[in-house]
Amino acid sequence: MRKIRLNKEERTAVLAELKNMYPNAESELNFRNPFELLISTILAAQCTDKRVNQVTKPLFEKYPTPERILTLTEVELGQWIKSCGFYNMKSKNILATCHLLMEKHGGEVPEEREALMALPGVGRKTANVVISNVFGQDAIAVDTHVFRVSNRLGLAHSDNVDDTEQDLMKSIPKSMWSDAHHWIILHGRRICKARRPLCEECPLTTYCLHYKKMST
DNA sequence: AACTCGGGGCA
DNA sequence: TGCCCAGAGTT
Repeated sequence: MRKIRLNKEERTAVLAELKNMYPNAESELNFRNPFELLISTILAAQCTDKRVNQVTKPLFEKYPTPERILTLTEVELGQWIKSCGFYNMKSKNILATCHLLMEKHGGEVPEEREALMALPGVGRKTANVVISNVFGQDAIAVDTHVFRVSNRLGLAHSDNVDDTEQDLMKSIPKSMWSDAHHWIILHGRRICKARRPLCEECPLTTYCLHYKKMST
């Protein structure tokens, strides 16, 4: 049976410190509505969010809705999103998703996990991002940052994404799920990086299993 | 479980 | 040059 390494008080302290470190996490989310978040998150597969933001900003200026996106051909949309990588596949998926939104969901982004995952290019992680960030439902999106950071810090204790999500839902108060997700992602981007984490800048090393391993 | 899609940033 | 990035779909 898995056991989360940090006790409740330690977890509370870690979350408080993360909140202190990333007070503007909410405003750093570069989207204005569920549709923009959905498309941005599809684009984010194996691509940094910085580049996604660079691409989506001008794209949504001209094509802010599914019906507007659908005026583009697959090749045209592919050129818009080229720098995000996998652009042939993503262009096809986004157009198919927009088509489904228009046909089955009245041009809106559905709130149900099943309906979201039925959209081309939307898997479990993307669906969780939309559910937790836009609709405030019960989900924590475990992407590569969340997986790595939460297990290093001891908010989770697992070697796979599914169990990590379960751990996080147990170890973080529900009211903080959405915020904690953003804090952890920002921490993973800026400090707790995969390859060369900036542990000397991190105030959480006393809790961190990775730091303990590195320093012994 | 392994493989494919992929351009761009960074060391 | 080589490694890596808010993954998903297919076999």
